[in-house]
Amino acid sequence: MAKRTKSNEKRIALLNATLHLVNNNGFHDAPMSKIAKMADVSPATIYIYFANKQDLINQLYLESKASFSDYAFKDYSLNLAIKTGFELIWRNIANFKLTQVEEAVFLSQCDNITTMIDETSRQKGLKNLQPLLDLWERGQKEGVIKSISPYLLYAYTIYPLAFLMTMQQRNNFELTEKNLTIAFESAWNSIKV
Amino acid sequence: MAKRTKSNEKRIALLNATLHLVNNNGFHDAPMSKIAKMADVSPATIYIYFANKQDLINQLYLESKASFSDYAFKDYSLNLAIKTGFELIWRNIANFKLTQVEEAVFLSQCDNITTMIDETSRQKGLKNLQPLLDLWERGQKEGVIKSISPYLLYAYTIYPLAFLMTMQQRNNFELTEKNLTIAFESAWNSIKV
Amino acid sequence: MAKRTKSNEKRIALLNATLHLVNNNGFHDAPMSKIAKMADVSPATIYIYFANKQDLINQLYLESKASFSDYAFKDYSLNLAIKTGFELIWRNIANFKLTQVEEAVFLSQCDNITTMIDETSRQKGLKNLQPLLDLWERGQKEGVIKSISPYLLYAYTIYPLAFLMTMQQRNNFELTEKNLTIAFESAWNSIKV
Amino acid sequence: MAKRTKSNEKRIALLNATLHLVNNNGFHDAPMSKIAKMADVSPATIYIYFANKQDLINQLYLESKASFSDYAFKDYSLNLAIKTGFELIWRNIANFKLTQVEEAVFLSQCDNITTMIDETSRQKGLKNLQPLLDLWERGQKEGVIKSISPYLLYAYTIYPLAFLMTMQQRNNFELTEKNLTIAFESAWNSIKV
DNA sequence: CATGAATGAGTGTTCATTCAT
DNA sequence: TATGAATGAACACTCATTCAT
Repeated sequence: MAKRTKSNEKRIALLNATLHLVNNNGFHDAPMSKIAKMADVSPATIYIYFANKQDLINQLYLESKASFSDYAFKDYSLNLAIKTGFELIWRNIANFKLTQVEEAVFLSQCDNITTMIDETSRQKGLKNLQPLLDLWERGQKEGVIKSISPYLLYAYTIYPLAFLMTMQQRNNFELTEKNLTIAFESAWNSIKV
Repeated sequence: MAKRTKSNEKRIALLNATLHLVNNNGFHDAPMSKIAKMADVSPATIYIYFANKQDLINQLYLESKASFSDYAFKDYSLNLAIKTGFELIWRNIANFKLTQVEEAVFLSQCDNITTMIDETSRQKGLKNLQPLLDLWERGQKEGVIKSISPYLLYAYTIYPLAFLMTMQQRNNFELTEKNLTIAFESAWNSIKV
Repeated sequence: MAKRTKSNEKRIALLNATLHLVNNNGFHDAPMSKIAKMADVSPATIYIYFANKQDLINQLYLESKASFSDYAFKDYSLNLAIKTGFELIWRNIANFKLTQVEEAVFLSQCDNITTMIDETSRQKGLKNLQPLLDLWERGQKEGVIKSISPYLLYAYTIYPLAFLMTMQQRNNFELTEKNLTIAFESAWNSIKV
Repeated sequence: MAKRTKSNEKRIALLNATLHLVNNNGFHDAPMSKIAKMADVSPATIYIYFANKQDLINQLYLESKASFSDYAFKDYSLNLAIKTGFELIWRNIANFKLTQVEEAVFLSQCDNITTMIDETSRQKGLKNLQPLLDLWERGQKEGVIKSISPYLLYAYTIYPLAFLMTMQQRNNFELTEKNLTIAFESAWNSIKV
């Protein structure tokens, strides 16, 4: 007796189409009409699922962020030693950027362009990293990690991965397993006590 | 045979207007009409100085990059010891991001959005960092810097500054002198042998 | 699933507006905005019915040509004697130019300005005269019409009508029934054996 | 002691550039800037020689018409017999269209497009054919040429040449000496008594 | 719920003409 | 006389969004 209801399939198709178009053509060449065509619906249908274009982008941002943090904290547990737990998360994030390329590229754009995501959504998105912040705080209490601002910790451990992903995207550089190991070592060296 | 001559002032005014609008409204909301109005010229005048919008953006990118590298290598000399020379450049770059905020923000956007700058201009812009690459190579030969890809060196020393600048812009974090010292130490620790 | 359907009325209104404006203001002063206003639609609506301005002109040309040939071969049959058949067609064409003035003027402009209609459409438009070419060929086989290029036959029988129409338009000359009879006699004399 | 005066060379260069561009690109793609560039002068210079674009076109029309009539009545004298004189003029005109192609094409466009030349200039241009009109009148008095409107005489003898020229331009048809002879015969048959 | 037609406001760009030298 | 810079008004066309079904 399934009642007729908003089909989640269409919603997903629209988010995927947006992701793809914004990544490949840029925000300024991802018109609603193309998004609709790619998702195989009418332009008017978009407005059943999203209030407007900004809302569509915002929701895409939040779902990508959620997908990101699911990935980031896979297999993570509070029982792990600080360095072990940090390496697990760090490698999860690296893996996300290597395998979920479209989402990673989109998130990177959103985080670097001021005008793309509105402040409210950005604040919501920030919460996704809480377990990492907690880990860092524990590490600092245990005297394993430098007692410095989490922004500095992020800047020197997680943020560099965005650059490495971009360079890999542009075929300038390959993130081999060996390079990943080097990269993690650099990250750790920059924040360890 | 006399005639009015192309005024460099207008050219500069146009570049500044573009810089300001792209930074504050985003690339997708920086129309030629607004740029013209802000530079106090007619829309048609833009096309005397620039072939089209992309050319305007490209030229702005290249001039900002040039301005950046002027700043980056101020007082630098090949006589300096590796670490000293590197710290000089690193602090110059940090300073650029702290004082030439508009240009720095613009460059950061250009480098993070694939579709903004065309490949040719990007390639030209890359050359501006050559002295730093040379320094790193020397440092590697002298056994002071890890023998790893310059992309990794960049990712862990220079790139984090972009994040810190953005966070400072958003009032999340302040790049005090103390934080700068901590940041440099992290940068150096991540690449020193 | 229901939706508004593309109204043929609007399409026709747009073609008529274009016809009128191109005839009266010239191709160079028939902007899309005026066409839209005259057809009582928004400028954007034009692009639902036509790919671009050239396409609009091309379609108008082809439909006018089709309307022309419908007119030209009204009541014509292969049973008619050569001269009778030819006179029928000739008078049909003259009638078209006298009564369907707007279309006739437009077609005359299209055929005389190289840059107005693209080659593909021109080729398509040419096919509309085939029955006349066939009649001429039969007439030549029967020894009634001179064995000369159809371009010459056209130049001396049909083409002069365009001039006479233009002169009538400019009130220099009146195509009375008497003049029509004289004109046909001249046409026939120039091609008969 | 040549005083600095408007250089006729520049005027001619401008007229030639206009002729060429209007013929090849159409009136709607012959902007003043292109005309200036082709004539190797500044756009502003055009306005020293011509009041505006319409004036430039009008003057070009009148000079081409004058050049046409010089050509048309070369070697013509009132002593010639009607048919001989007519054939001379007719062949002169045919020759003009075969050899002075650019001017002929331009004049043909002007005469067929209502909106190109203003009425005053058109009236002036008409006077150039006076000797032919006189010849026809004499021919009618002598009973050699049908007593019909000169518009009809023109339509069936001179106007067809425009069509033949256009077809030759488009490589559909070749105006060989043989075809010229046939064409003249047709012309004469259509108007002779 | 879903649609394609419809649109007003806006886009980047061009143009005939004028300005200042 | 001659110029290249400068421009307001326009151009063809696009877009996010709404309408009518």
